[in-house]
Amino acid sequence: MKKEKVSSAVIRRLPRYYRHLTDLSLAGVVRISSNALGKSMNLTASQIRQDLSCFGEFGQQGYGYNVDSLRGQIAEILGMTHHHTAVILGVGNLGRALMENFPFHRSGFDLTAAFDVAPELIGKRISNVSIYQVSELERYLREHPTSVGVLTLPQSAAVQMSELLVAGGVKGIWNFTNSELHLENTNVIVENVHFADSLLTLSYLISEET
Amino acid sequence: MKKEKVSSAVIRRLPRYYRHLTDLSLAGVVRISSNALGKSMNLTASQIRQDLSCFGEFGQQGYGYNVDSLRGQIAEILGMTHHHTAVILGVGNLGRALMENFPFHRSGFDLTAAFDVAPELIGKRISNVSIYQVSELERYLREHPTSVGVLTLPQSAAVQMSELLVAGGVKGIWNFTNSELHLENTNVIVENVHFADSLLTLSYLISEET
DNA sequence: TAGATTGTTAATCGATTAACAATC
DNA sequence: TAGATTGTTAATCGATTAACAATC
Repeated sequence: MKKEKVSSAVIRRLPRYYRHLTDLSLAGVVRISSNALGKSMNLTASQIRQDLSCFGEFGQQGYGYNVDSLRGQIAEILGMTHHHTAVILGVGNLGRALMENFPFHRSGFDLTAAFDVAPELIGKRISNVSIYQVSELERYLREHPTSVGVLTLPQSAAVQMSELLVAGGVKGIWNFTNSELHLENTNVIVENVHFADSLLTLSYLISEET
Repeated sequence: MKKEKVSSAVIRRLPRYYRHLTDLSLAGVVRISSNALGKSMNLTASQIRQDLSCFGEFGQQGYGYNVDSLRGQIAEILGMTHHHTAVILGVGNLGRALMENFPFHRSGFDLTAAFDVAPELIGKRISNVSIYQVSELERYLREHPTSVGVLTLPQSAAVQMSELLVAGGVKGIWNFTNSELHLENTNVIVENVHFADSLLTLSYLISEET
């Protein structure tokens, strides 16, 4: 039975399911039970079955789940087949790291352009993606509807750029800056990657047990 | 009253408290009530008071919390005053991005060294941190006890390097690779930064509402 | 068929919210 | 003093776990 509103706890687990199923698939595993999957992911079988039941019925009694098929269904649920597009704002080290090393297409995204202010970068291509002047952003978004803007620029420019992205019609912002973006009165989704929060959590956990 | 075991939900909120309190402090705010803080962070006042009560009593009836003092206490709780040290493994784009742009010291960490395999990098310094051959890692850790190893290297090397780090006595691993590290029989903490999980969550959220 | 394993309903557990006496 | 706001106890809500009939 499909649920109305899926809880954020479940949503956050979906990419993990996808990742594990991909590994299993690559390892040649054809079928898996909720019990076995749970063991390898440190979840209970119950929880896995509950989670999946939010979206439909993907298993078969007495058999379990077909790895490739379940993986495909989760890809579908995650919107990986929607041909989302993304642009990067800020081609510093982090922006370049993502352009060169992060496989956007594996998450179903097409990285279509990058923007920066540094004149020496404009016109260059990294991993087959062109870098444009930030002043071109508005026009670009008008001409190329874009799903997601990736913010890998100095914190000082974050808010201003996020407004341009929202005005340009993006659906989501992948925010690597430290700013908390408050996009009131829009339904643009912000997903934050706060490195410092992550490191501080680690700091807590290693400090605790003495 | 201090709690025995603090839930992970609470722990994950601590860095956010710290971040917001830092912003408030920089903005010159001297005192704040749980109610006001809750409003600005999108939490209930109750939750904030509950969270803080896990660690002690930091407020004052009728007044609220002193911003700087609370910020300091949370820094203490997070272990930011423990003079933790970190080394980076892998000076590719991401490793370099962290070295050049991520302020480790602001999270209470001292980044003491970096390691790579590329001969042309060895001996160089980035942001005042020296790059050594990976073969030196074992000896380095013996001579310089280190709190955390940062994995910013190709996935293929992740497991092997994590074992060296564990053998070298680190307390935590900040893992930027896609591998799921299973460090059984150790009490080394792994904190994962899975870019793809984050982007896929965003993908789900922007795909949903149509 | 018998054994395995699902999807789902019910029970439990934990986390968030509400309420309020204590007190600055 | 009166008003504000805490820390904490109790109530509620939601998420995880357990149980089991259905069925491949």
